[in-house]
Amino acid sequence: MEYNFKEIEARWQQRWRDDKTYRVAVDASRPKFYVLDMFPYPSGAGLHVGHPLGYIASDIYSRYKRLKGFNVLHPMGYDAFGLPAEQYAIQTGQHPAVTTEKNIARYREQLDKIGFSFDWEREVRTCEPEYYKWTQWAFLEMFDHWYDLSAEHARPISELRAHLAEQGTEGLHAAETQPLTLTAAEWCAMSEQEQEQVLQNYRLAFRADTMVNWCPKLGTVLANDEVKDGLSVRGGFPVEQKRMKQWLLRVTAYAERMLNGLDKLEWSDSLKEIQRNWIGRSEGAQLFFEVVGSEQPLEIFTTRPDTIYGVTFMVIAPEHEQLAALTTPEQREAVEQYVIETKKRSERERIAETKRVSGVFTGSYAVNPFSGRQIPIYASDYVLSGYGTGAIMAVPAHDSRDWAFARHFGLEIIPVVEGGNIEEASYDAKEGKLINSDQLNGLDVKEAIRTMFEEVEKRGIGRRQVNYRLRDAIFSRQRYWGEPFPVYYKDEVAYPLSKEQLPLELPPIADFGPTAEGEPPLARVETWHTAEGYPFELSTMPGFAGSSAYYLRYMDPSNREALVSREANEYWRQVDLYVGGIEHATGHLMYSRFWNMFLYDLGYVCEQEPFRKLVNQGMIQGRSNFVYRIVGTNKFVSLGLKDQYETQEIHVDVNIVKNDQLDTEAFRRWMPDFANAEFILEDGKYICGWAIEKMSKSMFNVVNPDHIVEHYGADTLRMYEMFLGPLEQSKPWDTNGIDGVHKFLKRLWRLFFDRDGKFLVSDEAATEQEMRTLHKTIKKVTEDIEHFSFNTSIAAFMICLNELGDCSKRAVLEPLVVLLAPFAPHITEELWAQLGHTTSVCDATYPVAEERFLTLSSFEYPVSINGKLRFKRAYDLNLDPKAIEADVLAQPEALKWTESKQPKKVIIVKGKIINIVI
RNA sequence: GCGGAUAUGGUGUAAUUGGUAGCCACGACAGACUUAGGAUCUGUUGCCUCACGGCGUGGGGGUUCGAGUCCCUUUAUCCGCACCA
Repeated sequence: MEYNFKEIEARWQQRWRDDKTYRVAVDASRPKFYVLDMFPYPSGAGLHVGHPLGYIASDIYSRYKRLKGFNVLHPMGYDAFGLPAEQYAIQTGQHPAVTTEKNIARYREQLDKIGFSFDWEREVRTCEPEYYKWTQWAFLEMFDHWYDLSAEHARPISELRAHLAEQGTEGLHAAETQPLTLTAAEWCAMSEQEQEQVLQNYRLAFRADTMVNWCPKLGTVLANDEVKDGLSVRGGFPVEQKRMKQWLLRVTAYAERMLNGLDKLEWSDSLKEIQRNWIGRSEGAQLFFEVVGSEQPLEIFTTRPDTIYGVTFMVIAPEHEQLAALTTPEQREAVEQYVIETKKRSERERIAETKRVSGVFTGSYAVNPFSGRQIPIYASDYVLSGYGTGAIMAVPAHDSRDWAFARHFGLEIIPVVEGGNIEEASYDAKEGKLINSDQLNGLDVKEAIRTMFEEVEKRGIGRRQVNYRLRDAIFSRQRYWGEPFPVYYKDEVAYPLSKEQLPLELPPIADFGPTAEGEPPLARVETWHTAEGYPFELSTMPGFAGSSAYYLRYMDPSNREALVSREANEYWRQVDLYVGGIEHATGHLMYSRFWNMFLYDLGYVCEQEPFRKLVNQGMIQGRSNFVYRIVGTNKFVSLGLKDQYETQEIHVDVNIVKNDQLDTEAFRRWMPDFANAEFILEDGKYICGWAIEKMSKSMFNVVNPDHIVEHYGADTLRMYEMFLGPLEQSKPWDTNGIDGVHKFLKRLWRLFFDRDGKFLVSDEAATEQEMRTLHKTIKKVTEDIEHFSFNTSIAAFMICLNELGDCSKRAVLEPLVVLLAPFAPHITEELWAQLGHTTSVCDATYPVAEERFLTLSSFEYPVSINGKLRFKRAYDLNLDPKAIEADVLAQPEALKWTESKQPKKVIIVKGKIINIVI
């Protein structure tokens, strides 16, 4: 009987469905474990072999944990709102809901074939009203809260109102859009509309007139993480800066907590570093410089207050509020000209021309508060309006940009830190002794910074200040296929719907493009207003809205009263293992942490961080194949001979190539043009060239997992994807080599059944050597799973089979089947049943490696070599202690015995003792 | 420019974390069984050398009895941020 994977896999997948094998429920008697995959966006292209990589890894871990006795939550769902479905709808008129539904069905079909242990009863889809009700609910909560920086906690808006009514902004330390000073009397005198304006300055979900990334091609605004190099991440269309009124989430309120929280997470260092950079915390000082002939001082931010004696000019951003006031009549024309020019330059041009120095003198002078010198104030676009105060003190001797600016405009450069050669370049390093700096002279840079912080505060000309690079997240998209905002407008003021009115459902629509006036598609819906006729918001929420709390919904997916019940949340708590791509580092993974911390503040969830451990699987690239056509003919020449001809390289479908050898018949059938193709072979074969490229249709290198499952079975696909290399590493897909793991499964099958289908497993006792092999494998595989090193655990299985030979003993095979079950669930279910078990292998007991089969004899020699004691670890020294002793004694000059240390092992290289180990 | 990661046979990779580099596979070569093989099984396979032996973990240097592993330096590739004061 041959290993018939097709029949076995179909039968067990049906059994799992019928028996609801993977259904989970809260069970306080067992420890929980939550394993989560980043849910997919169901695109029209379906899954390629790269997509399941992470799912397979997490599935192996889930099954492993279940075998270890954990109650494992392992759900799956779909991130179903999004741009591609809508773009497709604009082109074809097909409703996104229809295409999304179709794509989901296809995804499900593909996923089911691979044998995942998902509990599909917990499936969520972000585009369903029952789900997005809770996205809208969270938005309303954010709208109704502000962030108290003193308490480091979100608080209800009602408490803010009370505070403002009692003492104005006095004593208020809140996350805010702009600094605001109000007395209680002023607050109380305000109209409702004016008060709402003030509150918008504090709400965690708020509306503001800000510079946004506007993508004309997509017809919507984008968040910072959705833009790269001045182009939209989706589609790669140009993005411009535009001032617009938008909804935003005040994620900056949580910057400090998100930064500190990273330390406690088991995430890769590189991922944490990306988030740290994105948050971009920098500690410095906010300083005021008096302006000659003006009441209003210029406020700047600097991280290098130690260099204050080296300040020889000031620079403000072209968008700076004070620019007009600082500009003297003589300079007016030049300044206005410069501002116009700057505006014309797109974001892309600015990025491309970072080396270009430009700027204009305002005509005004500031006073250096320490040296008392008068210094000119310039405007230049190398100072950003959005960071710090939009104004800087320039220290050309110690900042490369200031240096370039000073050189360009012939400004003075005064070195204040020893080191470098300021004739050639600025000296930016934060080390060295201070010079030319009065009382700071002789101090080290770090000491000088500290001294200056104190000095600045003492003199009352500034204060310590922490700045973040992180921006508040723009939360509205001028699109149709997203969550509607549960708000309506009355006299331009936004009012929230009540929670009882949720969900506010997305209305049906037929035309998905923007209106002629450039308004979002929802503007076409005549009924898009409240019962009283107040219009609803026309934009919808962005893609990250629905994915920010989906992991919480899985805990309690059908709850109609709450996002997640307290009981379910306190049991499942947080995701223990999250597997997904690193591309979400500054998007989803930031927003989810923000969202979760907010819900934590409000007491809805019991863990501050959503994802305890996170593993980033690498990307699977494509491996393209080429054929070489002799120019002007229909003759194709094999790789090794192509240099003898003038050839043209043509992509060929990788599915008709095996081990780089072309199936010439299939090639003739592949495309009409090649029907009469002739081949020049080498050794009777046609060998193709290859290259690593992105997996895409146009390169004919897309490998569909369905085909692999068809040819080799799901178990082989699963094992091969893991065998390909370390999970975190990006690598090209290469079907060459899949035979290796397939052969492994066939050999395993062969231990159970001979060719005629006779069951071979005996109850004979295993030998010492067989037990050693088994237990060594158990230990290795278990350790490797714990470390997510699945490629090496599969190697361990292969070694095990090599060592076992034709051992068909129950005592060895039974534990081995359980050990292998997470990797190859179908074949192991079958073999487990064949061994006489009536329950699923999922509920078997995980084998334990017994020490007695692992250790070899240990020795205890206290020894020193060359006068030094060496204590290292080594294993598997299968030598007779007596022989070692003799060896040691043969080198008395090198060895000195002590009684305090008790080494265990001796390392012998080429007959000489190299080290003794404890 | 700043930050992070990677570099080992023809290929994917492994190496007990400082202890005989190349495990496990793929590919290749040889053989067995076969009408046949893209099936199965066995053997060989880092490089140079007939051999003895020598050389080998991107390059150069260092620490060490001993380095793929630690330190310094350099090169290449990938990723993140980027006029962030």
